[in-house]
Amino acid sequence: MALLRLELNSNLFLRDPQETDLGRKIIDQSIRMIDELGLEAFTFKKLSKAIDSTEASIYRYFENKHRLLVYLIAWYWNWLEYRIEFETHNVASPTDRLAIALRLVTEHKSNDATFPSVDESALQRIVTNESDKTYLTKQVDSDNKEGLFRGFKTLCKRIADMVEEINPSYAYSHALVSTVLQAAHQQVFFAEHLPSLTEHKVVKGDVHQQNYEFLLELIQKASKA
Amino acid sequence: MALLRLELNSNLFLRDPQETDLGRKIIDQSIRMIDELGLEAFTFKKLSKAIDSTEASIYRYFENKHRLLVYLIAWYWNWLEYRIEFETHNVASPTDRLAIALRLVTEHKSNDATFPSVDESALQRIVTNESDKTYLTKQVDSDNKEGLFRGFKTLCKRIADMVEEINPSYAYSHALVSTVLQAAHQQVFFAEHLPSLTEHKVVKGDVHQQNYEFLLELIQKASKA
DNA sequence: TCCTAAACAATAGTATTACTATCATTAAAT
DNA sequence: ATTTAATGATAGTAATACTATTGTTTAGGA
Repeated sequence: MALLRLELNSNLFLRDPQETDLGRKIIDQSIRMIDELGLEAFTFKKLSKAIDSTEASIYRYFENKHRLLVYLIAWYWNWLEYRIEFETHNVASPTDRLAIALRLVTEHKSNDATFPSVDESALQRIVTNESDKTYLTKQVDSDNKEGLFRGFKTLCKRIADMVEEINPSYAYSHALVSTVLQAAHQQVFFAEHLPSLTEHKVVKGDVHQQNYEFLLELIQKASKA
Repeated sequence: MALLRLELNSNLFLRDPQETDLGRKIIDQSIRMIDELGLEAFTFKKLSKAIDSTEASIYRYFENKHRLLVYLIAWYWNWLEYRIEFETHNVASPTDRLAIALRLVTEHKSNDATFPSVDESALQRIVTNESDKTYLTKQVDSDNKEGLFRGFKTLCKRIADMVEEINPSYAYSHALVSTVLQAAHQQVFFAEHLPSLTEHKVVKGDVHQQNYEFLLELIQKASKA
C-alpha cells in the first residue's frame, strides 16, 4: 500500500503538521482527545501535556483550536474525495458512480493504512459530532474566503455532477447533495442520541448501512425526472 | 389578537423567565445579542450590562448560556408547532396539511404580535446559526433525558405523521422529516455563506421561498410509493 | 567539524470567561 | 408592620486562550 499525503490548503495551518514529528503527534493526539473529550473540553494545554510538549509549541502549528478542528475536518473531506476519485475511476455509469460515492460517504470508516498517523475511525466520529461547528461561527465568511471549506465544497460539487449527469434537468443537484452529505452524519448522531428522530436503529446492526439505504433511495427518487 | 404563553419544560430554566419583568428582559435582550454577537462572543456579563442588571441575577434564571440557548431554541420549536396546529386545524387532506406545515417551517418569520417580548425574526436567525450547538455536546444524552429537546422531537413526529398518512408504506418518515427540518435552515445558511453548496440565491428574491419549493418537492418525491 | 538558524521547551504573565458566595436593599404579599 | 422573595452590589476563584521572552537542542550548510 502506497503511503500518501493529502495536499491541504496552507491557510489551514501556520506550520504544516505533516512535515514534522511534533506536527504528526499533534494531529494524532488531537484526534484522540477531541473524540474523547469533545471540542469544548479539549484544550491546547491538555493536548500539550499528553504529547509531552508545550502550549507555545502547538500555537506555532495552529492559531487556535478552532483552526485545528477545521484542519482535521478538511483532511477528512479531502481524504473522502480522494477515495471517491479512486473508486469511481473507470466506472462509466453515473448511477453506479453515485452509488459508490454515497457508500464511501456513509459507510463506517476503519483505519486506512495509507495514512498511518490518522485514526480515521475516530475522525469520522469527530466529523459527526463537531464538523458543523467549523462553519457555524461569525467568521464563516472570512474563513471561507481563505478557502478553509474547499474540501467539503469540491466533494459536494463532484457528487452533484454525478446527479446532473443522471438527470440534467434536475434543478437542485447541489442543494440535494449538500442536504444528503449533512444527513450522512446527522442521522447517525440522531440514531445514537435522539432516536425518535430517525428510523435507523443502532441495535439493528450497522446504522451506517441503514443510512446508506435511506439516502440512496432519497437521492435517486428526488433527482428522478 | 390573543396574548399567549407557551408552556415549556421546566427543566429548561431555574426560574421561569416568562413570569417576571427581569426574566422577559433576559429573553428579549439575549435574542438580540446572540443574533448580533453569535453565541461564542455572547456572555452573561455583557447581557447583564445591557439590561442594567447583574451576572448573579441572570444565573438565577439560567444555569449557563448553553441552557439559555436551549431554552430559546425550544421556545422556537414550540411556537412553530403551535402555529402548525393552528393552521392545519380542520384541514382534512394530509397532503395539504404537509404543505402548510412545511411552509410554516421554511418561511421567513416576521414578528408575531401574540408574543410581544420575542423577536421571532432574530430568533429564526439564531436557529439557523446556533441551533445545532444545542445537541452537539457531550451532555446530549443527559440533556435529552431531561426533555430539553422535546419541542423539536414532537414537531418532527407531528410532520412525520402527515407523511405516514399520505403513504403508510414509506419506511423512513422520521428520518426524512428530520433531514428536511435540518435542511430548512441549513440551506438558508449555505445560500448566505457557502453559496456553492446550493442553488438557492439570496439575490433572486426570497431564499426561504426557494427552499420551500425545493423541500416540498423533495419530501413529496421521497415519500411517494 | 564548526557554525548558524530553526525548532522546540520552559516559564511567566495577561485579559477574559464562567462561574460561586455573601450581604445589602427593595418591593410585594400577609 | 413584618416577613420573604427577588434583585443588586461586590468580591473572589479556577480555568481558558492566548502572548512574550529566554534558553536549549538539533540538523544542515559552509
